[in-house]
Amino acid sequence: MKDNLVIVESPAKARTIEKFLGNNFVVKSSYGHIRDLSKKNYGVDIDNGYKPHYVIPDDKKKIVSELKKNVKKAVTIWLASDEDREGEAIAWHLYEALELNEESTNRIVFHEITKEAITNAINTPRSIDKKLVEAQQARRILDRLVGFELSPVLWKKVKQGLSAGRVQSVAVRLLVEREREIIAFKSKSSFKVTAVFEAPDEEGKTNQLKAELSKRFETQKEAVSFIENCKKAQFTVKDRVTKPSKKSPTAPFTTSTLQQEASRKLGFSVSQTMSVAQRLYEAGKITYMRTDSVNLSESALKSAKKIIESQFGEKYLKSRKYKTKTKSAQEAHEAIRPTYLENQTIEGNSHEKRLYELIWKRTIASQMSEAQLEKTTVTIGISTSEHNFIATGEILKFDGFLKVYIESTDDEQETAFGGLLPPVDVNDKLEVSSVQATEKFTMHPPRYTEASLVKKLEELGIGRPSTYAPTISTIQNRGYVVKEDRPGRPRKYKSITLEGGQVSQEVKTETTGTEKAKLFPNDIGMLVTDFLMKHFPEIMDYNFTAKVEKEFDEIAEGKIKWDEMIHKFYPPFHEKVQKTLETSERSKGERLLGKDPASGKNVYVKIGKYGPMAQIGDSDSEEKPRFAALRKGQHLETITLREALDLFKLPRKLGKYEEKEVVAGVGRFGPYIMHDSKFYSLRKESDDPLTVKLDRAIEVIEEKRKRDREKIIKTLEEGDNKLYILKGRWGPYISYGNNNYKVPKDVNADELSFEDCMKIIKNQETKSNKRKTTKRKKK
DNA sequence: CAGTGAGCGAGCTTCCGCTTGACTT
Repeated sequence: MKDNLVIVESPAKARTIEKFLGNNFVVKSSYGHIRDLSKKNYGVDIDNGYKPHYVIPDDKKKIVSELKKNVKKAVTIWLASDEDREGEAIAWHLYEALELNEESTNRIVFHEITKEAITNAINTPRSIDKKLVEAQQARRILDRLVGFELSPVLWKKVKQGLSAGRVQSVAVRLLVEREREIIAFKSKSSFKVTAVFEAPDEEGKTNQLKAELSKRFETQKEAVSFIENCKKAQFTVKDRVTKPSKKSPTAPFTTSTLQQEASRKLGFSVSQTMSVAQRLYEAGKITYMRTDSVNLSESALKSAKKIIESQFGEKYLKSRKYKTKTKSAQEAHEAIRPTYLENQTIEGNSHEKRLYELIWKRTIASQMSEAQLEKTTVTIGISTSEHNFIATGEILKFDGFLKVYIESTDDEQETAFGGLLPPVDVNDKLEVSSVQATEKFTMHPPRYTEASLVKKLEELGIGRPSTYAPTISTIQNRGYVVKEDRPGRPRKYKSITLEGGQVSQEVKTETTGTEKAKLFPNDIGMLVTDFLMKHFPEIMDYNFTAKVEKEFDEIAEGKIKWDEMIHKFYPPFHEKVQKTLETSERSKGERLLGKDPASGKNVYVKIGKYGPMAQIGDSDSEEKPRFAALRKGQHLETITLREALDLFKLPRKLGKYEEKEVVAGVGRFGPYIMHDSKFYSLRKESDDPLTVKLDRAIEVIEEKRKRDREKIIKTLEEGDNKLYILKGRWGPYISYGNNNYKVPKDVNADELSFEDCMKIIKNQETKSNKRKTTKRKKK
């Protein structure tokens, strides 16, 4: 007999707790929310007190009917969704949708999945907190009203298919503002001076001592004159100070910090981290991965203690409890940690192993003692200058938690320990072996990575652990933002060296501005941000979420009514929407750059049907204007007349090869060479289609032909039917007609016959048909 | 898969937060 039905949110959680409960319990999962606002008419009856209209989405119908069956069989229902606003709402929706009654329903909560916590929860049931449910309802309705009123404004005034919302629009705003800071940034240069001294020790052995001048020079002249003065200078140790310092471990992982560290240490994207973590969670290897809590359960603390003591010794142990710094945290779960800390490694693919080990180390380190450091600073006076050289060294007296874990930072500066300094004393005279002044440039603020954007959003209290990854996908899918690498540019810098009594000057080259997997706002993202900032500044305000969150809390506490809160917000907001629809112009980001010297016509840039473009001539004139698409990295707001005119020089005829015209141009996929109606990609970094010569174009054509020849493993023919077996990026594949088919892994591509290939093709054809139909459904 | 950019109109898009599939390239 199973009289008791427990409903939780996640099936993995259901499996685990079923084990803790007796035979008299069956545990099922709701797979998150089971009802949502209808999409018709906002799903909200605005004229009737904002009454929500809830429906069960198609993909949840099966789950709900399954749960209903289980309800019928049970005597008592236990609603065990998370103890936060969303969890309480899930419990209430279950109560409503499953038509439960109060006598047979209990609401229970637990924060950690242990037998003790669950038994304890079963012993202290309560009823559903209606106020908290109403706070969630207000949150849901507000987001719906904002999203479904603003997005159509963008469809009419900017471009179809765009979207706006409380979270995504602010995320884009952050990126747009940072990009503009970078565009406006003016780099300043100064001269950093370093010196290498020779310090003899007691045994007469010389040690090198590296030091940096306390002053940076603004001009080359000052730097040169300083170095010239060093020629005859005497260098004396003026001071030596040694100070102890400490370094403490950071808190165990939350969703956001896991995403940041996995990005920095393992190079994972935010969504990659989440899907690997999901697999670890489902396999029972880690605790829940969508959490804002830094708390560890008592049992985890105990086993961490045991492991640290036995592996590293008692002096490495320091039990700690961490408190969240995030104001918006709801802490329905534990921090992310290994389920069984005694497993330092796990079975799995390399991604799973690496992420697991990262989580293990971070968790263990959080319960370890501080590292003890000792920082030594030596000040070296110069007889010919008022400035000093400063040498710093840091040594580790006791490694503590650093034995297992070193947290990384976003700063790209060198922060390595300087090591031990040679034993020099005050008044020692030092021999200088070299002095060097190097020109350094100030850096613009860094562009956001996916993970650093998540960090910023979390700081602002915008978005939740379950939405960070989807939000980042949304803003990329809408075309507001792209994630990409951009090559750096060479930059010249000056260097002045004193060595062997000789001063020499050099100009060297370094690469600067290389970007890897960074988020870049597109013109459409900038345009939409400007539009929303102009007409809906309160929604775009970085404090908007914090402000409404406070009101949601007040609803939960019973201080204000949910519908009154919505009513304070909606009418003025709706009025602005109406006014914007009626009065604002269509926003194209148009800018007049000047006149085309060849024709005397106006040159514009604006957003066209296919994206940002330049235009020569007016749309309403008799002669049709000419158009050219902007290139990657060019912005409507920064492109110059000259750069815009250059765009019209393409496609360019380079000459003839094999009696056919060779043309250079830029297309959707970057710069290309066209010859005999075939396309050949130019290398983005080194080939410029504006200047590329015929010789180089022929080289590109021949290289591609050679690659294509090497690509063919086999050609097979039967009658008029011809197919090729080719070498591809992901292994061998069959090219037949206009389609490609993958050769299965267990098959040797060299030995395939025509019939074998046709079988593979047929097999995959049926598969891909299925796929097409499901895809269409989704659309 | 790389040329497009007139104008009209039908029908469509869209939010945030809970969850996991079912997909491959």
